[in-house]
Amino acid sequence: MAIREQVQASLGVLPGAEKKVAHAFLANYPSIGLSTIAELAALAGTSAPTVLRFVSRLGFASYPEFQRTLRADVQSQLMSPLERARSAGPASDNPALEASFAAIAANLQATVKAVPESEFEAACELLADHRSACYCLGGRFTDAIAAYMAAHLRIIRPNVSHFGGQTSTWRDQLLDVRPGDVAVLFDIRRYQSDLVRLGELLVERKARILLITDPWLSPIARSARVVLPCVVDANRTWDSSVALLALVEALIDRVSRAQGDAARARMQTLEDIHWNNLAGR
Amino acid sequence: MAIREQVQASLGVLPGAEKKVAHAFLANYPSIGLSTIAELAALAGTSAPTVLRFVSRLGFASYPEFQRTLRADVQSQLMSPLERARSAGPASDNPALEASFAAIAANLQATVKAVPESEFEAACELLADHRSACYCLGGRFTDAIAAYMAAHLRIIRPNVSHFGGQTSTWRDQLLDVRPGDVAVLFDIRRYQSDLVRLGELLVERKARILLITDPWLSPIARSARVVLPCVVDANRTWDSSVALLALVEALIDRVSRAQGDAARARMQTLEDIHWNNLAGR
DNA sequence: TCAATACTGTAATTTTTATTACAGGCATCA
DNA sequence: TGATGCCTGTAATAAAAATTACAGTATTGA
Repeated sequence: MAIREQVQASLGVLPGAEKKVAHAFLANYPSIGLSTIAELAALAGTSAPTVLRFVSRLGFASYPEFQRTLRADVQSQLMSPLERARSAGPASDNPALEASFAAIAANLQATVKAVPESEFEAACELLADHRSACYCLGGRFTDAIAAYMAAHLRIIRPNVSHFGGQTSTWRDQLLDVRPGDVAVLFDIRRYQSDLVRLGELLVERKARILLITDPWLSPIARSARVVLPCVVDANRTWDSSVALLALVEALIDRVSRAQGDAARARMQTLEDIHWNNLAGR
Repeated sequence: MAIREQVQASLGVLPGAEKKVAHAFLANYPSIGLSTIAELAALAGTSAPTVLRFVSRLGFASYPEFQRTLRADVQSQLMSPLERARSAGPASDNPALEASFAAIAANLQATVKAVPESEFEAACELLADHRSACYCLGGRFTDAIAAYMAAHLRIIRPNVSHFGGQTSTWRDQLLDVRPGDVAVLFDIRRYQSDLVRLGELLVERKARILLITDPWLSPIARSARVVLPCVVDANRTWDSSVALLALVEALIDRVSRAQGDAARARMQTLEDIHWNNLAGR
C-alpha cells in the first residue's frame, strides 16, 4: 500500500496533533514529506516530536526510513506511464463552459479524496447536536457559502445563526457564544487575519470549531476540532468555491437524513410559515 | 526550466566525475536527488565534494537549495490537477460523500449541455457593460449565490450591488434602477412569488434581465433578456445550487479574462485597499 | 471530583549530513 | 621536461537534522 493511502487509512485513529500532521502531509504530498521534520511540523502547526510519533505510528522505525519509502513511492508514480486517456466527455456546443466545468469536476473529485469519512462523520455529529448553538461564518467570498449553509441548517435544527455583516459586529455576536457551541468557519487562502483572530476568540470561549478550508489549511486548523479540506484551485484569477458548496450540501443532506421524522415535522412547520405567511399554528 | 532539462543541457561542459553524477541523477530521477549527498555520490561512484561541485555548477548555492527546487519540480509534475485526480484511482474511503459528489458532477455535465454558447456569451456581454449598473438578487436559498456573484463582480467592474436583505426593502432599492441596467436574477423551483413580482417591476423599469434558473424555467423567463438554465435536481430533500455557483464562476472568469489589463488595474487597487486597509491612493 | 492515562511541546542530546580545507594526480602547453 | 591550472578524493569541521527525556496539560473513566 502506498504511503498516502496508509496515512488516509490511519486518519481515524490518530490523536489531534498527529492528525494535523497527516492533513498537512496529504495536502502537500509528496514534497513536504521529502523535506525535513521541522518543516512538516511547522506546516502542520505542531512540533517535531509529534511528527516523529506520527511516522512511528505508521510503522516506520525512523524518519529517514519513512522518507526512503516515500521516495520509492514517488519514483514509481512519476516514472510509470503517465499519459492516460482522458474520459472524453460527450460533445457540447460550448467549449469554454465545458473547460470551466471540467476543471470544477476535477476539483470535486479531488475533494472527495481529501475528505476522510471519519472527519465527515465527525462534522455531521457536530452539526446534529441540537443542544449547542451553531454559528456559520466565512471570509470575504466564502461568507456567501456560510449564509447558504445557515439558511439550510436552520430548517433542520434550532439555534442556527449566520455570523454575518461587518467584521466589527462580530465581537458583539461573540457575547452569545457559550462553551460547547459549534462554529462553522469557512476560510480559504489569503486567509483573513480578522477571521483567524475570531477563530481564536471562539476557541477561548470554548466553542467547537468545524473548519472548511483548502488543502493549504488555514491557520485556524490548529484550533479546529474537525477540518474538512476542499480543493479550490481551478487555474483562474480567483479560487473556486464550488467544492465548498458541494461539501456543505452533502453535510446538510447527511444530517437531515440522519434525523428522520423528528426533523421532518420541524421542516414542515417551517415550510408552512414560509410559504403561507402564517405566524405558526 | 525543470532541473532535469537543466542537467541535460549542462552535460557537455561537465568534468568527468561530475558527469557521472549527472548521469546517476538522470537515471534515477528524481528519487536519488531527494536523498543525501553521500548516496548520490556512492551511486555515481564518486565523492561527496564532487556532487557538491556539480550542484554548485548548476547555479545552486547549496545542496538543500537544489533539493528544494527538485521537490517543487516533483510536486508540480506529480500533482497537476489531472494527475491528482488519477493517482489515487476511483477508490475513496468515503462512499457517502462520493455518491453525493457524483450526483453533483452529473448535474454539472447536464448543465453544460443545457446552456448554449450563444446564451452564455450574451450573458457575458451584459455583465461586461460598464455603463449600466448591475444588480444581483436571488430567492430564499439562491440569495447567497447572488451575494457571491456580486462580491466577485464588484472587483472587475463598477456599479455592482447585491439586492439584499428583506423582501420589503427591495422596493426602496428599486428606485435606483435606470433603463438599461442589468439585473441578474436567481430563481429555482418553488419560485417565490415576490421574486417573480420583482422581476416584473424590473422589466417595467426597462432593466435588462439575466435569469439563472432551473430547466423548468421560472416564470420570470418570459421577461428575461438572457436565460441560463442549470440542472439542480440531485435526488435530495432540497435542490442543489452547485451548478448555479459553477456557472457564476464561469461567467466571472470569462468576463474578467475578456477585460484584460484595464480590469487588472482596478483589481489591483481594490486588493490593495482590501488587504492593507488603505483608503486608496 | 479525583486519579489515571494519553497527548503534546520544550529543550537537551546524539546522530547524521553538508561543507570546507587541503594535497595528490593528470593533462596541457611551453 | 617542467610548470601551470584544473579535477578529484580524503579527512577535518561546521551545520543541521533527528531523536530522546522530561514535564506540563488536557481527557477519560470511576
